[in-house]
Amino acid sequence: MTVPSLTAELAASDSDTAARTLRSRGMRLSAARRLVLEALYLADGPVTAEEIATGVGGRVPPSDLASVYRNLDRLERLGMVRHMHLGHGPGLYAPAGQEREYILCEGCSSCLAVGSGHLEGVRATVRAAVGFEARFSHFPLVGLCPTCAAVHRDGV
Amino acid sequence: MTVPSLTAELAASDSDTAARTLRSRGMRLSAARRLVLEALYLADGPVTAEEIATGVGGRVPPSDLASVYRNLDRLERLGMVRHMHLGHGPGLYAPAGQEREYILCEGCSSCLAVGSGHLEGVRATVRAAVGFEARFSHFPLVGLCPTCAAVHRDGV
DNA sequence: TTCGATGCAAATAGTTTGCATTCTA
DNA sequence: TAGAATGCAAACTATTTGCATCGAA
Repeated sequence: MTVPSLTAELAASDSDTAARTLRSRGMRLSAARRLVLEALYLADGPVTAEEIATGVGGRVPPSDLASVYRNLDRLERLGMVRHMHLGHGPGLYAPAGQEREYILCEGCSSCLAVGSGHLEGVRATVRAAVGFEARFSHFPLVGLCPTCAAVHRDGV
Repeated sequence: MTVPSLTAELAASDSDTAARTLRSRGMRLSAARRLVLEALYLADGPVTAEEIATGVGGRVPPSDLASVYRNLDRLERLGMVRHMHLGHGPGLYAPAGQEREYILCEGCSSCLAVGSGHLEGVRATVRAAVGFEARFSHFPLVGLCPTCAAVHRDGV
């Protein structure tokens, strides 16, 4: 994933695209909205709404949590953002585009992110077994990682 | 799944077993505890804590929601109950034993329950692909059902 | 007659909503 | 300057916890 390293660069390049996309739906590119987008792009992985509101490591000014949720929702409807749930806890948000699928360990909560395609075989097997088109980008594929599976087999 | 059809029968037969199991861990079989167990066995599928507290269709006297949560937790630690999360919304509880795995449609929220074993092929494929031991009894296998997948393919 | 369990109330986490004010286009 | 978006507060859902009282063994 090619992520701009400077906030200024990002603001200059992607803001225009974002503004255009938003405008085409009768929405505005406000300061708070831009902040959400920047936080998402600057983060090195999926982040919570809380983290975005706090400013993701102090790199951007903090904003109101309710507005962050509202903006994430609007941006997701526009296809610019997507969210996922990895186990319990708050939802996680990421910019759309860099699609990944997640495999979560119920034992140690470790989470493996793989490019879409890595699980094509699994998808095919699921399709054959129950006719469903499996997707692990919103809710993860849950199970036990090799280590936890071994511990489980040997009886804790 | 063979489920007793009469509350009295259930109370007479399983109560003793339950009482013994509980006692062996220094716990008591109180009225509220028995009510939780009865609600779980009488329900025709996984139920929420709220439904148990309400009395699952008025068949048993209602009890305190906090106590229901506490009891579900204790009973789960003893291996008599297990819970699962199907998408958003409250957790669902079921008696342990009748193990099932769940496949949830993200499109229409329909949920398919299959006996453990139906997804052995999927488990094998996952094992080969990422080394994880997949389990769909706590968190479901999420995707699109045949109908929703078709709609999705044809562009809404 | 002891502790474990209960019921009630209050706290908690995560998220949503109402509303007067602010700011973008 | 119309109306979209904001910030603050309050509501909401799901769940947990504190505590005085109650009851099973």
